[in-house]
Order: sequence, then structure tokens, then C-alpha cells
Amino acid sequence: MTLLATHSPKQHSQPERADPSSEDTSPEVRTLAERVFHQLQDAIVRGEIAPGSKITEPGLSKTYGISRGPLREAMRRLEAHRLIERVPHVGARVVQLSMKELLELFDVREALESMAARLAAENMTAEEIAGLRNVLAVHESQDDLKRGEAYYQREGDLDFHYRIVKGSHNKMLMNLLCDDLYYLVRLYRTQFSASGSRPQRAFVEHHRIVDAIEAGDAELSELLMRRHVSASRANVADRYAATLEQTSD
Amino acid sequence: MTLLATHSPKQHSQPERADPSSEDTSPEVRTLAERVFHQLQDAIVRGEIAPGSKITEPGLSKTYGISRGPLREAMRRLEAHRLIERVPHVGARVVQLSMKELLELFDVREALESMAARLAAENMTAEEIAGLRNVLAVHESQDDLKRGEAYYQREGDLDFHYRIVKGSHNKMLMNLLCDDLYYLVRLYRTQFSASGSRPQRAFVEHHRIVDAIEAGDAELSELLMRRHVSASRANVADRYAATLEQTSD
DNA sequence: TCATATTAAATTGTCGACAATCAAGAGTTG
DNA sequence: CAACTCTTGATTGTCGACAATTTAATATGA
Repeated sequence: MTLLATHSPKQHSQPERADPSSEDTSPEVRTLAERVFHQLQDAIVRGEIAPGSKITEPGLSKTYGISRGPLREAMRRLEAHRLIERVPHVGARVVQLSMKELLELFDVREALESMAARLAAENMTAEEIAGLRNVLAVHESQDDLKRGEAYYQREGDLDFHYRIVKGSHNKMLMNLLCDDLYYLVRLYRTQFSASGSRPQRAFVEHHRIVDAIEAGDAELSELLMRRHVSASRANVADRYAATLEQTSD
Repeated sequence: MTLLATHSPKQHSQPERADPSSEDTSPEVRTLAERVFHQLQDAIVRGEIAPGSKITEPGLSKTYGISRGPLREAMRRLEAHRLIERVPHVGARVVQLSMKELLELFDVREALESMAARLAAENMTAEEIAGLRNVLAVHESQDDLKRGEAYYQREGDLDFHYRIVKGSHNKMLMNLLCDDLYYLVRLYRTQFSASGSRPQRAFVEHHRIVDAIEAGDAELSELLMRRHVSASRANVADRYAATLEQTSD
């Protein structure tokens, strides 16, 4: 019958984030809790809900037109994904990554993604490698056009890392990185309005990583990915230090 | 095959927490959902609820004497921690790790724990190192007594790894390992009734790791921990292969 | 007998209401 | 004027009931 939606025609009294461009007909959102979870996840990651802002259950309940039951379940999932922080009997607020936590995130990424690259070199299929090269080609063309600023270091970069993690053929690794950490990475990029720097250097590094994976050199792939993430981390740390000194100007 | 049948029927009212032996008076179990989450987490990890068995909401609701509201929130958390698997409109069942997934878990541990050891060598305080050495001393005495079988490779081993992860002073790493993966490790140990082998060898490895950490040698600590976890993985794989051949006996 | 369709039971998803708890503001008092 | 208490408002936690879906069991027909 009526799968979902049309339950009640979204009476948005506060049409703040009533964004119809969002995809309600996602792969498997057969339940309200699932749907609102993805909606909130998107809204948070895109910065539509301010970081650090308190989110209240009646408020969201009104906004999304559902009752508090499934909403609370969605919030519990968001909490598990570290996108919101809850305090019993007090409330929940969107996470606000500090620089310390961001650097911690990079350390975890360095550990996991280098392992992913190693496994990818061992397990990636020819088709997957071809797809990976195709991603690089797209980046290259875009790099010519827009001097590699906007798209490249945002979703495009994540696409590259996505495919390598997927190429590891390790489900647990995929879940950890793709379902948890990468959303935090996106959140950080909106919070710090991080228009990634060093695009050309990262681009070269990406190419070398793919070369190593294609050659089946597990150790080299691991090493290059480790350096790649580590360099990215150092870059972020440097830019942040520069920002701190710039404040007194 | 039907080991570990039913869980304790605690048919109590709501007044007290009832079970004094359990850690119901933990730091922050101020809500029913929190409490039943920890109770279920323990029950699953200890094998009191059979792996692969289907758990039904009305059943658990009766067993723990709470309504389905907080119960569902607890189950959502269990799902996020990968202890149960849910299918919309169908139900939930306790996870049953396959050997493939178990080896995946070891790969993730190798990546994360080697990073943790590296950071621990850089950040661990003198008191933390002293505590770590004390753990080793306890293991040694127990090793003399019981020939290192039961306790050592179970909770004791995890205690060792716990402290190193904690010594990394990286909250995200701590959450990932201590809150998620280590519960899966415990679950595996009950599911496969894995009375850990190679105790003396692991014991020596533990000592060398602590030595490296105390010396502040980050690279060596990382390398030794990586080898340690990798050897543990290989041991599990070998034992499993042996079990397969033994089935024809 | 096997396959298919229908029905029935049980379970999951969702909602609205009530109780418990916290945060803030008004009011009092030294 | 400051500090403390009390009250009030709002939010969170919990419950029971109803609707929707799945699963099984039964009935029906070729």
C-alpha cells in the first residue's frame, strides 16, 4: 500500500529545514525512524543545524511531523554515530569538534585507512581498480577547471577514500569508516569551513596510492596511505596554528 | 549445540534495582534504557542469550519488566554496537560471528591497537605505566598458579589492552576499541569457547610492549603491538583450521 | 500430493498521554 | 544588593494502546 510518507502532510510550522530536495525515497527507509535518522544525519553534516546547538525533542517532532517515539530512536542512533551528544534528563546537542578531537580523528583515520589500503592492494578486483582510476580522471578534469578547490577536497576526496575502503573487502572496516568516521569528517569540513588546501599535492599522492594498489604492493600502499593521511593532518594543524596567530591582527 | 539457553528471569517490580551483584549502580545508569542496555550487553557477551537466537520485544519486555519504549532504544544502541542485527518489520537476533568476520575484527584491532601503542609510548604517564606493570605482575602470579589458561587470556588480557588504549589519551580511539570492539572480542571468546592458547608467548610479548612504551619508543611499541595482534590472529586461524580437520574424528 | 491463496496470530512500528526531572524566574529575607 | 528558596514552565523518561506488517498455519483447488 502506501509505503511511507503521506502519513501526515508535514505541517511545517517552522519551515527552516523543510528541504524537499532531500531524498525521501532512499534505498531502505521503510520506517519513520530510519527516515528521520538519515534526514537528521544529512542536516547535521551539511551544517543546516548549527554545531553545538541544542536540539529538543518536541521541536524536531514538530519539524519532521512525527511523534517522539521514532524520533528518540533516531537520536539514539545519531548519538552512537557521535553526531549528537546526549545528557540524561537534560537534552541533546549537535557535536562541535574541537581541534584536539579533530586531530584524534586523523590519527584513527591514519590507522584504519592505511590498513584499508593494504587490504585493498591484496583484494581489490580489476573492475574496482578501474573505477578508482576513473575517479582520479574526473578529479583531474575538475582540477583543470576550477583549480582544484571546491569539489575536489570535499565529496570527491571522500569518494576516493570510499572506494579504497570498499576495496579492502573488510565489512567491519567499511562500517567503521564509511558509516561513522566519514560523516564526522564531513561535519568537520562544514564546521571549520575547510576548503581543503594542497590539492595538487594530494592529487599526486592519490595517483601513487592507486599505482601501488594496482601493482599489488600491499606494504607500499599502506605506507603511502599512512603518509597521505598524516600529511593531511599536519596541514590541518598548521592552518589552524596560522589561524590562531591571525586573530591578533 | 544449544548451549546457554535462557537468561535469568528477573520478574521484579520497578522499585529497586534488584540485583546487587550486578553493577546496576554504575556511574550513569539514571534511566531504564541505559540500565537494560547494559544488562543486555552483559547477557549477550556472556553468552546468556544464545548467539543467533531471535530476541523479541515483548519477551524482553516481560523479562526485564519494562515497557517497549526504553527497550527499543536500548536495542538501537545494541545494534549500533554490532551486538544484535535488526531487520525492519521482522525482528532482531544476537550476532553470530563467522570466522571471516572474526578475522576482519583482528585486522581492525591490529590497525587501531598498534596506533594506540604508538600514542601510548608518547603520552602515557608514569602512574599509568606503573599500573600496566602491575597488571603484568598479576598475570605472572596467576600464570604460575593455573598454568595460564582460564583468566589470563580472557578478561586479564583485555585489561592489559584496555590500559594501553587508555594510555593513548585519544578519546576517539578509546571509544572505538573499548566501547565497541572489545565487547565483540568478548562475544567471540564465549561463542567459540576460545580458551586462549599460547599464553606464555603472549605474556612475553606483553612484557616487551610495556618495555618499549616505558622507553618512549613509539615506533617499536607500534611494531610490537602489531605483531602481537597479528600473531594472535594467526593462532586463531590455525586453531580453526585444525578444528575443521578434527571434525571427521 | 503439491502448490497457491486466504486467514489468523504474533510481532513490530507509531502515537498520545502521564509522570519524573531539570532549568529558569519570581519572590523573600538577611 | 546579594543570596537563597520556592514555584513554575518546559523537557525528558516511561507507559499502554492502536495500526501496520510479517510469518505461520490453514484451507482450497488442480
